[in-house]
Amino acid sequence: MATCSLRLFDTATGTVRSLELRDPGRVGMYVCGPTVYDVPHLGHGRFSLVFDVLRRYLQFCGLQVRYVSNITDVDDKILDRAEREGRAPSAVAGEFEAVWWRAMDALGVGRPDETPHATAWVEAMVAMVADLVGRGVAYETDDGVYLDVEQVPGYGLLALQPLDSLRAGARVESSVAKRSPLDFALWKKVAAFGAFGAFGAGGAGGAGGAGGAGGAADVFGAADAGGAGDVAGAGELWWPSPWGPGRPGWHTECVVMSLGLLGDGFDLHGGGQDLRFPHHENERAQAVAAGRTFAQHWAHNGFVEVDGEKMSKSLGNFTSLTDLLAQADGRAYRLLVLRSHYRKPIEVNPATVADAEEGLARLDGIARRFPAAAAAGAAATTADRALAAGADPEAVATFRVAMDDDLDTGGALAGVFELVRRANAAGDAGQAAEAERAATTVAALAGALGLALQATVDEVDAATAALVAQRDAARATKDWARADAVRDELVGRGWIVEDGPSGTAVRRKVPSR
RNA sequence: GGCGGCGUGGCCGAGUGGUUUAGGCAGGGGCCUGCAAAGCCCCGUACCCGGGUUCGAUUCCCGGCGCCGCCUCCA
Repeated sequence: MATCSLRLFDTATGTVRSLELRDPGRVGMYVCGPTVYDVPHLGHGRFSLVFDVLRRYLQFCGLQVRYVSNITDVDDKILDRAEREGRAPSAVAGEFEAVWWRAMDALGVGRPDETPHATAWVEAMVAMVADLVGRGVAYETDDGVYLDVEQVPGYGLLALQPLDSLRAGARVESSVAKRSPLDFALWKKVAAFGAFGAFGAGGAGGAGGAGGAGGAADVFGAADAGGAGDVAGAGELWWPSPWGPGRPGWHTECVVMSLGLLGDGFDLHGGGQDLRFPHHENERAQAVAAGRTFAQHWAHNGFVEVDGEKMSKSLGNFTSLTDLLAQADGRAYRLLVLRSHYRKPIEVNPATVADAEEGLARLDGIARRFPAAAAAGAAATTADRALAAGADPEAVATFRVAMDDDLDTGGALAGVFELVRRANAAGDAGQAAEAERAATTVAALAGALGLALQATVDEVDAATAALVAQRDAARATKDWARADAVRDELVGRGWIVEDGPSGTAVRRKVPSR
């Protein structure tokens, strides 16, 4: 029976509590995805990994998970970039969405079940905003439609501060005619409305979400002002609405899409710590103001800290996920992220990444030494299957205890490494059955964390293969001097040389670097 | 100004009111190996500072210091 005994920190209550499911056995989770206006940075990588692991673990426990994560493809930053580079917003969004998925693939992050694009949901957003206006909790101004947060009960829940306190801390008051500095835009009117043809947009709205990359391209109603891209018209993006042409505010999309795809009272809403306030607070406020039941549980992951100045100059800047993935195995970053608790800040720099790569190599050693067991374990995506495949019940239980405790991946990982030791030790002692069992468990548990062990035989070029053959020949005749010389040559070329019963084997010093 | 988080051995990082410890990486010793590599065995004795609670605190409470973040549509 698929029981979920996971306890997770809930930002809304500030406590670690059991994840209560709306429908037993099924989990609906919504995680705020990226605004595709630039390449992803390390923080994007972290939240993607954290929630990917949560999703995998829930599945490991036997639950059926519906994972929704959006792509924000209409946003000031996208428009700014489009304007600056003189191209269509859809081109900017399309480019960076593609980059996003490539990075996700490299990290081994599974694709969401649904990937709603904001531009495909504008009609539904307009409907919600209209509903809020109708209820008297939202009001129109010269430049848009705002939510009156004073009227939302419990505003400040996720900020962990009462409304008064937030109001007091609010910074520079904008010139806009907002009733409160905390009120936020549900709808933004397009100011410099340059194109006067028929409304080009017409949201493709509706349910279903046009999941998948690039699906958003044709719904853009880019109203490029004719002629030179002078005023604010170039690259503008707008849709019709009762308040005139405009575009939705950021917070609106996530409310509409999460409720639209997962329904009222869905189980879990997640994202980075910085989304807690104001983004999630404002999503919640809208839902509450609209009389809807929103997420039952809120999860937020901590930040990535990079020893900025010092590091970027001397050792290479890792703030871009793309850069990191160009230099290191995506699995190493996953391991690095999993080593610490998801709510704590993590330090990412060349040293910690290298450290993780070494740890990864140790894990991969299991796949090299016990390929059959590793394959069997990897194929088991649930605890039940892992046990059926011969995994150690006790180790699996220990793993689950750690994971159930607010996703203590660090503790869970410690258990996995302990199993690595046991597998190798048993192997050394000739206890094949015990070794296989431990190895199977390692692969299954690592797999539950999204770490696919690789026995990868790196591609060996002809020259290297020739050197390996020379070493084997030299060793066969006990020509140690010659054998050592060849090894030095191989090492010099970046290979790790290991002599085994079947001869010399080589693998790359640092995986995929 | 308001709020939140963090400060653990060389590094990264779990965890806990006290008997025996996370784990990884690096390092030292040993086994294995022609020599290595990989693997195995053994080793460091840490918990920001000052108070308090307690028989006893790294772990609880208070204060301080330091670092980070949020209060601006930043994961």
